[in-house]
Amino acid sequence: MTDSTGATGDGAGGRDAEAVSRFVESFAAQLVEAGMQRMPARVFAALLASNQGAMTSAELGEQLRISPAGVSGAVRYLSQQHMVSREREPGSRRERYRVHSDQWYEALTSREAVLKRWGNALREGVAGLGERTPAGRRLAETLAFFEFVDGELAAMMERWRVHREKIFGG
Amino acid sequence: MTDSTGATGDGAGGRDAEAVSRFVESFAAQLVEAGMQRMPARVFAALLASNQGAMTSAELGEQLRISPAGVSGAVRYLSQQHMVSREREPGSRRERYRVHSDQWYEALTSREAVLKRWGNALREGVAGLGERTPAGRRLAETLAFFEFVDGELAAMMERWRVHREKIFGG
DNA sequence: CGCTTCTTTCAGAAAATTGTGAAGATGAGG
DNA sequence: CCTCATCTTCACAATTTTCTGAAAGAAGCG
Repeated sequence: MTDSTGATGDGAGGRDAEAVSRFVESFAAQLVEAGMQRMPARVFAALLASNQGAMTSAELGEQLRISPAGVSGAVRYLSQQHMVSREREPGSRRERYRVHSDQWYEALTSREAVLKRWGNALREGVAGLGERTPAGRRLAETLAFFEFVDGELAAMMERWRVHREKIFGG
Repeated sequence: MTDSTGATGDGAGGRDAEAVSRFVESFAAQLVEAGMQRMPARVFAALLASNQGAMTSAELGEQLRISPAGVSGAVRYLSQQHMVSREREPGSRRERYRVHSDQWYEALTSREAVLKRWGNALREGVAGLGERTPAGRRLAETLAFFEFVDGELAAMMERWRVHREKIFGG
């Protein structure tokens, strides 16, 4: 089935498997340090470093030495976070997991959901403690900061798209 | 010793302890979900919700029901992340931990160290996989994105300072 | 100097998280 | 309608993380 010499061109394929693995593990380690779970981090890094930006479950399992269950869990997490998308190649039940550059930048920056929940907690705090109290004012200012950031991020992403086009050409 | 009726005016003090605790726990929960450790998150939220934006170790321990050791560990982490600063009130060995709004916004956004490490991992990846390969190009684009964001964040914080002054008055 | 008060460090118990094998589900193709 | 390939769910074992009590370390104050 899977041609170990790399006819697929995905994953480590025929390439310098050593270099791929070095990158995957070191980048994943950074993601872990930033709070991401280990397995999703490794899967994500592997996809980033894959030739086509997409790999099947089997390829991921083989390259990272993890069980199908592990791949499944990692991928579920990643797609909930909108960091990867899944595609079915027609005619097979094999699923491919793909990282769209654009998509994952968005996911990273548009912590929209996060900002919203933080905002809610802060709003309730202001209400509960009283707008007039020192603590209430502090929370209100923090809330204002998050709302500000939320607005700015959208604009920043727009600038990024322009910037990116200039460099890489859409 | 510590006047349990709240003469200090810090922490929950004479205020609606119920409301304070509700905010602390719910905001801390959000921070935890975003990847922060539980105890630092609770300590930080408690400081945010305190009257003076500062509390002593004993006050934190009492309000959050955690041991001095727990406070110590949490505070060490928070000050490493530049989210709180420590002050000695002269004449006592009591230490006060304070959250400066400005300071912690900076800490939150200037993920400088993080971005730098991610950048390094990506740069090595590009070198290892080859700039000409599809994977190399993908990593290079990701790297460019981080460098872009890094630059933007500084500008954003500057705009925030202006915006904030307008609303809250320096 | 030594007493007292507060903080930090450390080893270990308790709890949470992680990754696996095995069994179950899902759907293409005969 | 059955089979085969694939993915997912679940219960559990192993690891890791978290928090504590106890003891050691600092620093004011007499």
